[in-house]
This record gives sequence, structure tokens and C-alpha cells, in this order.
Amino acid sequence: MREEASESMQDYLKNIYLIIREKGGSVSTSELAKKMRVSPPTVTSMFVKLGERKLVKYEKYKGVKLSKKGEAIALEVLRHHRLIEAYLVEHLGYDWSEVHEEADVLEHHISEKMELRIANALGNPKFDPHGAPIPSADLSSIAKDETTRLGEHISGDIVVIERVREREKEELQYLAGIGMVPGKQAEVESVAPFGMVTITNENGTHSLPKEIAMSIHVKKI
Amino acid sequence: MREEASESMQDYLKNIYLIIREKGGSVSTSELAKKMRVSPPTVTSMFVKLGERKLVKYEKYKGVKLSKKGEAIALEVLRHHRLIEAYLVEHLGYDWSEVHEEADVLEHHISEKMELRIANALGNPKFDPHGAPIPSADLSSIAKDETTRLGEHISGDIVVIERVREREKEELQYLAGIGMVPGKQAEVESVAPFGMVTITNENGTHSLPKEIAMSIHVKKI
DNA sequence: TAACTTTATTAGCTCCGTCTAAATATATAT
DNA sequence: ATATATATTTAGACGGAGCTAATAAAGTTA
Ligand SMILES: [Mn+2]
Ligand SMILES: [Mn+2]
Ligand SMILES: [Mn+2]
Ligand SMILES: [Mn+2]
Repeated sequence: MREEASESMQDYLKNIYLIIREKGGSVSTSELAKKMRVSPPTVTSMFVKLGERKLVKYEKYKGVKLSKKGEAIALEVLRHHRLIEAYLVEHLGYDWSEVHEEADVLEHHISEKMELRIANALGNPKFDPHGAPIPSADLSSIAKDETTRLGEHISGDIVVIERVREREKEELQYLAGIGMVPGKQAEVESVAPFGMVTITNENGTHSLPKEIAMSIHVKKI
Repeated sequence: MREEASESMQDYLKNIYLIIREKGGSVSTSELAKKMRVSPPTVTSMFVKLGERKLVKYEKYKGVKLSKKGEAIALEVLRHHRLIEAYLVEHLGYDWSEVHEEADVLEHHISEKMELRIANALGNPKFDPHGAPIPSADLSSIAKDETTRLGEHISGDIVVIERVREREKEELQYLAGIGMVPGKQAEVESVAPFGMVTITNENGTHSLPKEIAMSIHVKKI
């Protein structure tokens, strides 16, 4: 499967998938260039290459969408990434804030056999340590998002944290420090006009900038 | 450390180290080309590149030797390789015959942090599942070889197996099947003129072609 | 030593993934 | 609708790691 795409192509496909999953439609050159920290011409030439290999549908000046095959590769890499993150936390004592970089490399290099053994060692989890859904082994399904963002809630809402999106290691450490991790509860105290959210949880009262509040997925209870 | 050398360079350094460790002196173009399954000109150009980076001392028409720095990188990669093999066997249920390919890739991609955690999870082993010595964490030492080859022994010698060198997966499986794995004993029954060795162990009597007998390291008891 | 064989290097090409600078298409604002 | 700003593509380059074909050095044998 992913052997048909180089490590670099795998990363492009994965990031295209992630962007589309979050906001639908197609992915533009500049969007992807920014996310992947490469120049726009680099993205254009990769779009062409992925298009030739039918991993992507590319329309000049209109961006790309994933083909069935491209999506399968993206899901496989994502499955690896999230299983590895979970494994590092569960079996090698990593903190959830430090698994991302390691997984971002290893996702391209473990065999199917190793994927299987890791998944078994973990009991075939459905979510990674940040609460992100892990694609199924046959890549046919991935839990769909039924959460809202903490930043969308209003004063008085009581929520349980479902997921915290990838962010800087220091931010994740801070969030863990104040108990804002998947599974925990919090009550929204107030929302400032500029979007800052103040919450109270078992660790006390804390304010979170809008951007961070938007990267915390919750369910209202 | 190894960040200074690309994945490909790391593999060249590792293989140079392995050849020199086995037979001393320096490594020739054709020797390495054969071992690494690339063409001789590819090796020559890599020799030049490694020489420029002072990872190797290259003398035209006379092959290469490792510099201090080149050796350190080789040892680091080798440490990774062997720790990973051990980890796969101990913690992910791999058979010793199937760990090599996986380790050959992952050796270049695990972080120093992961190396440390794997080593700790294993109790800082000194040998990998095949009996090969694992370089120490500071790369200052590696157990020196005090073994002989099964193929060098004579009728009547009783030996304990210390190590089985990397070979085809099927050969390793066969050897495991007849109990020729590190830690087990065997008695040399006879040695044919063309080098085939017949041994008896707890599993019965078996004959091994010279090449295989030479890849089994033992100690006479 | 001369001839021949083997080994190694040089020359030149390819693909990959990246870049910058220049050109062009699309979107926005007056 | 025109001018301006922004996004995208094209052109051309580079370094890394590989290849084959041609050449040259080293080693071997007569
Ligand atoms: Mn990646
Ligand atoms: Mn994650
Ligand atoms: Mn390798
Ligand atoms: Mn080994």
C-alpha cells in the first residue's frame, strides 16, 4: 500500500487528508505549503507528481482532493502515527506531549507486521493519547467527529474533554499540568470578547487563549 | 551524532565497521559494493563524500578506514539495530529470524530518547537475540569477540553456542528448529573434507554446510 | 618485463525533493 | 471595469544517491 509512495509523498497525503477532514473541500497550494513548511513551488510540483500517480485529483489553480488510493495511504500513515503515539505512552513511558515528533518519523518506517503487533499490544485502541481517532486496520473506517470546540461554548456549559489537537510540546505540557486532558471535565466560567475562555476544573480556574480553546474538543454534558 | 550523516551514509559506515571488525585492515570498493548491493562507482563516490566529511580516511585505490567520528556513528547505528532486535523479540513477540529487516530500517529513525527507553525496558542488555554484542550507550565499548567458529572445530569438541551471524531468515528458522541458538550446547561428530560439520545436540544429529558452520560462533567447553 | 585480468575511478546521466526568481492567473478593491 | 494585490505555476538550479559505459590503475601470470 504505502510502499507505492515515498516518505515525502506519504506526508503530503497525510496532511492533505487532515486539512480536508477538518474543513472539507480541497487543499490549496499555499495552505499545504504553510502546514508543511515548504515553498509553494515545491507543493505545486508534488501536486503534479501525486496527480500523475492518481493519488490525488489536481486541478490547476484549484488545489487537490484525495483519490481513493491516496486516501488509503493517508489513513494508513495516520493509523501508524496514532498507534505509535499510543504505544510510546503506554509501553515506553513517554508523556503525551513528547510523542508527536517520534511518531512523525516512525509512521513511515514500521512494517505491517509491526503495526499489527503494536495494535495488539495496545488492545486495538480506537483513539490515541490526544483523543484523535485511529483508523481501523482495514482503513475502512475512522470514528467521526461528534465533538464541539471548547472555544465555541458559553458561560455555564459543563464539558468533558474528548481530544486535544496537536500543538507545541510546551502547550500540551501546560494543558496536562492544569488537567485539561481527554476524559476530564471542566466548566466554562466566561468567554472574553476576544475569545479567551476561562474554565474551572478540579485544578482550579484557568484562562485559555482562543486559539488553544479552539483546539480542545469537548462534549457538553 | 548520527544526525551528521544521512541514512545512506549511516549504512555505509555501519557496514564498513562490520567488515573491518571481522577481518581488520581497510575496506575495498568492491567488498562494500557486494555487501551493500550497489555498484562499485556508487561506493567510490560515497567514499569521496565520507572522506570530505572526515568520517572515513579514504586513499584512492586502497579503500577506507573509519575515523573516530565515523566509528562513533557506526557504533550508534549498530547499537540501535541490536537494541531494536532485542526489543522486538522481548516485547513484541517477534521470532529471532524475522527481526533483521525491521531493525535495518528503524535503526536510522529512533531518537536518542527512544534508544534510552528501549534499553531500559530491556534492562540494558549486552547482547542481541543472535548473540551479537551491543555497543555501550556512550559508544566507548563493545564486547570483544572471544569465540571460535563451529566450522573450525574438530570431531569430539563440545561447544556452547554464543552467537549466530545474520543469515537468510529461512536458515535462521532452520537453525532454531534444530536447537542451534545462543546458549545451547552441541558436540561435533565429524567434519567432512569439504567442510560440512555434523553435530549432535539435544535435538539429534544434524549436518551443516561449511558456510553455515562458519557463521555459528561457539566456545569450547 | 610484457601481456592479460581484475579492480577502481571518471564521466555523464537519472530521479527525487527541495529552493529562488520570474511569469502568469485569479481575486479584490477602487 | 480597471488597477492592484495575492496566489499559483513555470523555469531553472542544486545536492543526494543511485546507475552504465568508458578509462585507468593495480595485480597476476607467463
Ligand atoms: Mn511524517
Ligand atoms: Mn496524536
Ligand atoms: Mn540500515
Ligand atoms: Mn542481530
